[in-house]
Parts: sequence; structure tokens; C-alpha cells
Amino acid sequence: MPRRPGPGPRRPTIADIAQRAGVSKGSVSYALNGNPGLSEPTRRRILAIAEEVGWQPNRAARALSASRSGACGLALARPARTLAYEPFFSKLLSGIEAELSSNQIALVLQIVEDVGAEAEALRRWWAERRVDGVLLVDLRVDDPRVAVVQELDLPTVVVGGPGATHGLPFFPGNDAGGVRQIVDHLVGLGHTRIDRVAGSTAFASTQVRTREFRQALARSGARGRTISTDYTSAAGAEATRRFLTRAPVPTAIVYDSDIMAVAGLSTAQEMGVAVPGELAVVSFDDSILCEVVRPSLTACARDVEAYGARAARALVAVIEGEQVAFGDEEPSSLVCRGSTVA
Amino acid sequence: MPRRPGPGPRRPTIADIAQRAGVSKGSVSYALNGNPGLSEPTRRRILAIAEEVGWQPNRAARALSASRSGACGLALARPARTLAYEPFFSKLLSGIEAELSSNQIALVLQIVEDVGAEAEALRRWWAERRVDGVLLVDLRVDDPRVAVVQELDLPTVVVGGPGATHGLPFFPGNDAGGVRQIVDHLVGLGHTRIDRVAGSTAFASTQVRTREFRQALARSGARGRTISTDYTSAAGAEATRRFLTRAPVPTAIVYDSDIMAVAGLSTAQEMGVAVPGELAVVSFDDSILCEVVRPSLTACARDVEAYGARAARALVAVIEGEQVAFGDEEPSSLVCRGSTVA
DNA sequence: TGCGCGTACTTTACCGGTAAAGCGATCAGC
DNA sequence: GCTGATCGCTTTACCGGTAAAGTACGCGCA
Repeated sequence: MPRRPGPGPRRPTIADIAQRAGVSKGSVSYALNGNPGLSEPTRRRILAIAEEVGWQPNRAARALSASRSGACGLALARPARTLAYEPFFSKLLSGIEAELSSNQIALVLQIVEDVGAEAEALRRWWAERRVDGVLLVDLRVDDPRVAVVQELDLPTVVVGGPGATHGLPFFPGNDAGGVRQIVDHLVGLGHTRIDRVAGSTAFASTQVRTREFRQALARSGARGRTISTDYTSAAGAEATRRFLTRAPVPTAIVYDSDIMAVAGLSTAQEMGVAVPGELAVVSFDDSILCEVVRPSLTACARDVEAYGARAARALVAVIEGEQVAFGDEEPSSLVCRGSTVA
Repeated sequence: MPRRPGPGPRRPTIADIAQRAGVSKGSVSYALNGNPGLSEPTRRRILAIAEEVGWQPNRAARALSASRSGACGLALARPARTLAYEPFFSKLLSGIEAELSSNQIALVLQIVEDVGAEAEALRRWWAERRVDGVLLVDLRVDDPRVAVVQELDLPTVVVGGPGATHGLPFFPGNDAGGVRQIVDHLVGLGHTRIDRVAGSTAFASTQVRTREFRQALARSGARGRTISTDYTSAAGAEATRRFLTRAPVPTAIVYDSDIMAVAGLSTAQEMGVAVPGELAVVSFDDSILCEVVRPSLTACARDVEAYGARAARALVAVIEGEQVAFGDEEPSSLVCRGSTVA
């Protein structure tokens, strides 16, 4: 790689500061890091000059010296098409980013096609010392990424879980609690036939929801079926059609994502099924989508940004070598809208 | 910063390879970079060992030596709340990321509150040598970021424009062409009263659209008003109500974003205005939202991922010191759906 | 025989930080 | 008056790459 310092203004280094202050590089480093061993006047003089010239540490130099990159990685194993439509990721990203940048840590993002590619990205980041730690989202059943981070001893926090975490610190979403809230709400309204359009069974979170859904129904004496999908609106519409045309016809359908819920709502309306009169519709994830359609959709809301921030904070702690307790389940609250109550 | 090499497996360095190959560090560097001055057998031996141990260059070391970080920055000056609801950003991000990672360049992302904070982030990145170049999105009228990148001589490509770019290379969206397509479509359907719910006037793109909207109307003999908003669904609903209750009542409304269009659609329906019977609705940005509502929304579609990739490619070229031609306007096509034609 | 020159390396310095070790000067203690 | 600790700073080495400069050796040729 050729040297290309560029013609722009020069960035000050500690050597520049040292020269201006009439001391050595080492003294400047001590002053800037607050290490003892310098007289107060000298320290103040150095800091004043550093401030004046607007010195900022060269990240590469610091990273090289400290064997720390000052960055965390987030590889999203999601086809772009899916990513784009899920406000969840944007919010999560934003929460993570806010927390990391308040710690002066950069976020390195990579969007890849599948978990295999994500595992490769993790290995490369590790080998290049690009990141000090990583966040794993959307844990799969038998996820190959878990083995990779354990083999490399790469500081990791799982966003999601439990299940398949193999001892990694994790922050469960609101899967179990959310399902309970939704079922309780519907049962409270008198529904006894509640079907569910689920996401992919490959996700650990889907399995948690499915188990909890079955238990919640059993507890309350209601009954219902589950169809697993790929989260697309087409699949949501198709599953809705299936439920509504095959006995026993449900009086409520729960969807694992907002996109599918909206698609289901449209499908029901096209089939002449009145919502909420004949059919109650609930989305698991809340979003603006749920608000703008008519009727608006009852959904299970959580503070996704805070969730991302909590996970990022835990990752920082793990990188610092602290023992991190596994997180409690994310609190959520059911937002009741027109799709379940008139 | 204390040394924390961690207990995990050791990453191989060129010194390790040199030792195993029985040559000096310098020779290894030559071999790995394909520099001349090594015999074929030696070169092959070194490369074989590097391959075997899975060597990857330490990014920090390379960055320090080459005065290049191997990363590009994208600071999004958007409140998280707005960001989350716009599929545009997710897609753009994904296109940018794909292009950069195929060039082994990392994307450093920062989400900040406003352009002032973004300008600060640019300065910090520059001072820390965190990034080799940046992408600017959502250019504002009189944008402070432009002055900063010019002062620092930071390689930059503007995603959007023209207007306010002050000589920076830019890639205009489909603002002018999109507006023309929409107006032509509506005029072709016989509409002569076309109102528009615009985004914020602070954005250069809004100004381009507003100018073009006026001209397109004038050319075709139609008339219409424009209300500027903050892109929220509430503002979209409110503007719709205003248009529909004040003469001259429009027969078509164009919205600058999908969220506002959906909000407008719901508002019109609640007011008892039939869509598309009494009112045609068009969204400027296409997205899954436009597809799932009923009636589905006519919108102006473009390949946002390709757009992001093109801009990223241009940024890489700028960083390499190449002269980059300003981009042509992004092609777009009108997707006609139920909200304008029955 | 010796000079020049290309080949195939090695040595060295450098990027900009961090941190251990070194080193005069001052000062307390016996 | 000498020892030894402490202070306040400098020197040095190191992180892992890159690249210029240096060197040993073989070979052609006058």
C-alpha cells in the first residue's frame, strides 16, 4: 500500500505536542493518559497544547500498541430484502450504535447472506484484529457462529435467546412474555380459537414463541394451530387464507411480524372477513406499520433501542473482561388497537 | 490502555511466517504483496506457509504504516425514530456495505441527532484517522458538512443532490425524473388538480422535487398546492385533511414518503373519500408498505441498493485519487397500483 | 584479475502510539 | 558524608506491518 498522506491539513501527533512543549514523547503520553509521574505545571502545559492543536489519538497506532481495535462487529445474516422492511433492525442498530459511540467504540457493520458467511466474517475480523468483540443476532437452532466465537475466544454477547447460546451471555427478547400477553389479551376478549402465523423454525426465538404459545393456549383452555413461514408478506397472506378456509376457522390470528400481520389483515378484508368483528388480528412486533393501517393493529411493543443499548453495554463489559450476568427478558407491553377491540 | 492479548488462539504475524520459512520479515512482506525481488521458489514457500497458518494482515498495523484506515464513514444525521421507518436507509446501507466489503473496506456507522453532530463526527473521524473517506446523505440546503469535508480535504461523495454540493462529486436520486413520471401518470389519467405533501424544505432533495413539481404541472396545464412536513405519519394525515377540506379539492395527492402516503390513504378513507374513485394517491418512495395496504399504492420505484453501491464505488475511486465524474440521475420507474387505477 | 551489475535477499527505519526501564537531581536518614 | 529512596523526566523497545537502503554473491566481460 503506497503512502498517501494527502494534501489536506496535517493531523497533530504526540511528537508535535512534545516538540512544542519542549518535552519528550513519553511525557506527553503520560499527560494525555493521566498517568502519574509528571509535575502539575508540565502536565497542564502539555494538556493545554494538546487541546489547542486539537489532538486526537490515531486509532490505528493505539490499536496496534494496545492490541485492541476499539471497534465492535455486527454481522447481519439477513438478505437485504428482509432487513430493509424490519424496523426492528434499524432500531436495534441505532440503540447499539448510541451505546458504543458513547464509549468511543466504533461499530463495524457487515450485511451478509447467511450465517455461514457471517461465521466467515467473524473469522476474518478476528484474524485482522478488526473488532474487539461481536454481537450475534437472530440466533439459529444449532448456530455455527457460536462454535466460531468460542473457538476464537472472541468476546460475544447474543442479542436474543435463550436456546442454542451454549454458555454465551445473552439478552432474551420478549418472546415468551410477549406471547403470554397476546394470548391473555385474546382469551380475555373471549377468543377460544387462536391461530398463529409464525416465522422460520430455524430461529431460536420462533421455537421459544411456539412453545410458549402452546402452553399459554393450554393454560387458558383455548386451541389453535401454527403455520411457519419465511416472514414475507406473501407467506403471511397465504397462511391467512389457509387458516380462514379450513375448519376450525379461528376468531383470532397472531402474526410473528408486522409485515405478515398487515398482509394478513389485507387478505382477510379481501375475503370479506370483518376485522375485528369476525377476526381479531395481532402483530407480535409493533411498528409504525401497525399504526397506519385501518384498523390499526394491536401489537406487542418493546423498547428495541434500549434493548440494543443494553446488549452493547454488556458487550463492552465482556470485552473489559468483566463477568456479565445473563440478561432478564426484555419487558414489553401490549398496545391494544382497533384490530382486536372495536 | 493495558495490553490484553487475551487467552484465545494466537493470530499469526509476518514474523511467525518469516521464522517458519527461514527468511526475514521483509521477504515475507514482499511475497505477500507480490513485489518483485524474490525467487519463485522462495515466494511460493512463503505464500504456502501464509496460507497454511491462515495469515491475515493486522488492519491496525497496515493502517498505521500506510496512513490509511481501510474504512469509510457514514454518519446518519437522523433521529433514530425517523431512521427506523424508512426502508430507504436500510436498503441504501445494504448497497453501500456490499460494495465496500467486496473491496475489503469496512463501514463505520454513526447515527447522530443532527447535521451539527454529524459534522463533529466527521472531524473526529478525520483526526483519529478512523476513515479514509465519507458518504454524505440527505444534503441540506446550506449544509455545514460540506464546509467541513472541504476544509479537511476528506474524500467525499454525496448521495443525493444536485444543489448545495459545492463541487463535491454527487449522485442525484430520482427526484426530478420521479416527479415528472408521477405527474405525467396522473395527468394521463385526466387529473388536473394535483396536490403534494412534501418533506422538509431543509432538504436539498425536497427543493428539487418542489421545483420540478411546479414545472411539470405548468407544462401539462394542471394545478396544485404543496404542503411541507416533517415526514411523520401525523403530518401526512394532517396535510391530507387540510387538502381535502379546503377548496379547490384535489383529485390526486402525491406524497414524498411511503409512510405519509399510507397515513394519507387511511385519512382519506376515514373521511369517506374513495380511493381511487374520488382521490388518487401516489407515494414517491416505493416499499413493501405500498404493497400491503388496500388499495395498494402507486409509487415511484428505484433500485436503492444499486444506488448505494454506485455511490460507494465512486467513493472508493475518490479515495484512490481518481477523478470521479458526477453521477447521472438514478433511473426510476412508476409502479402503477390500485391507488390510482381501479 | 578486477570491475560492474543484477539477483536475492537482509537490515533498517518508520508509521504513532504505550509502557517499562533508565537516569540525573533532590532530599531524608543514620 | 554517604546511602538510598523518590521525583520528574528521557530513553528505549515494542505492536505488525511497509519500503527504502544495504549487502553478499555470482556472473559476464574487458
